[in-house]
Amino acid sequence: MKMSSGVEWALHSCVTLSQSREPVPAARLAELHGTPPAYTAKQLQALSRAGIVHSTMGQVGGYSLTRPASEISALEVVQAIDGDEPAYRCTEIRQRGPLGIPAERCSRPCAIARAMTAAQDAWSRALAQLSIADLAADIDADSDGTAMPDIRRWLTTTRS
Amino acid sequence: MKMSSGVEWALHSCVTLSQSREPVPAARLAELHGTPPAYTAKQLQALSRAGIVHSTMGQVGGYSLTRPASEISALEVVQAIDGDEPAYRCTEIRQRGPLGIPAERCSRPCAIARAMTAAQDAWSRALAQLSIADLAADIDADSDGTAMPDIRRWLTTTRS
DNA sequence: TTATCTCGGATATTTTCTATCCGAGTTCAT
DNA sequence: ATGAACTCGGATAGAAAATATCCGAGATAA
Repeated sequence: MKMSSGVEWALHSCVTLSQSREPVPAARLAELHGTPPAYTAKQLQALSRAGIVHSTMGQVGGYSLTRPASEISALEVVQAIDGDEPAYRCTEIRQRGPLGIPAERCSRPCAIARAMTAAQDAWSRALAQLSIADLAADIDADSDGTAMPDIRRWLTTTRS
Repeated sequence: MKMSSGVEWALHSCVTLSQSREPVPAARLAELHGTPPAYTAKQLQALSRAGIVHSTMGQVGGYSLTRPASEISALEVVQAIDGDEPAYRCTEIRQRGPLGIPAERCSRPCAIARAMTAAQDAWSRALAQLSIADLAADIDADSDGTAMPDIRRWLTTTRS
């Protein structure tokens, strides 16, 4: 059970985008984060499809958040990249084999599936109550308040 | 982020083993559950390596639980099959790129990694407080108390 | 002692994820 | 108005992992 590596890049990209009102090209985000440019672009396309970022075409185009960072949860970003289907998929073993239970008597999900769903719900809740703005604030605090200003400065001044 | 399909078979196998004091061959478990025999055996080998089941060789051999089912958590079984490494792996993006932070100033994990670890901990806790005995009881209750007696009967009487 | 049954690790096949490239569309400068 | 440059978007190769399988090593019972 492992998560796509693109999730890490997408979360960092969202934090970075929260520091810019201007659109930021995918190539610029890849340069800032030291990630493969073409593949990073692909993750941003997934965020666009999920309605988390908005893409602007043309010479001064790029990506920007569609909402305030405080209203975008970490869970949304993870699901946009990694998919929203649960990690555990019940194949209804209880209905198979010599002791198989007829489907008509299987109104509730299997007890094992219920346990897995409960665990995944706990995981989802932990990520749902955390916003991109929270992450940005935490990252900034870790660097004694220099990280976010540095990003803002780099985005506005540096020219590739 | 998806879990190995073998997890489902392993959990059902443990529930079944909790109903038998005699060793049960892998082929028998596969027949009962309607799963691929060879691949099912592989999952049981993983459980054996993790110390959850004990294998007995020879003509009347098979697998049996090493401990009472009430002392085996669902988390142990999941980790035995799916691995115990966390789903999210931080590649230290903060140290890369033009604004990379020197490693010496990265004593704490990245804020994003901390959030992911917290979510995974919530998931783990939910599975750790659930035992194989609990699952067996829930499955039995779903069937109005017929499922576990049926399994015990099938294991002792039926002959392939 | 022999034959039969068990597990265990090493071996193909399929699927998924990772990474990349080139075309469609839009904006800005001329 | 025109052209040029820069952007995103989906379709295309390559790599890694999971899935599924087989046959040999070992132990028990007859």
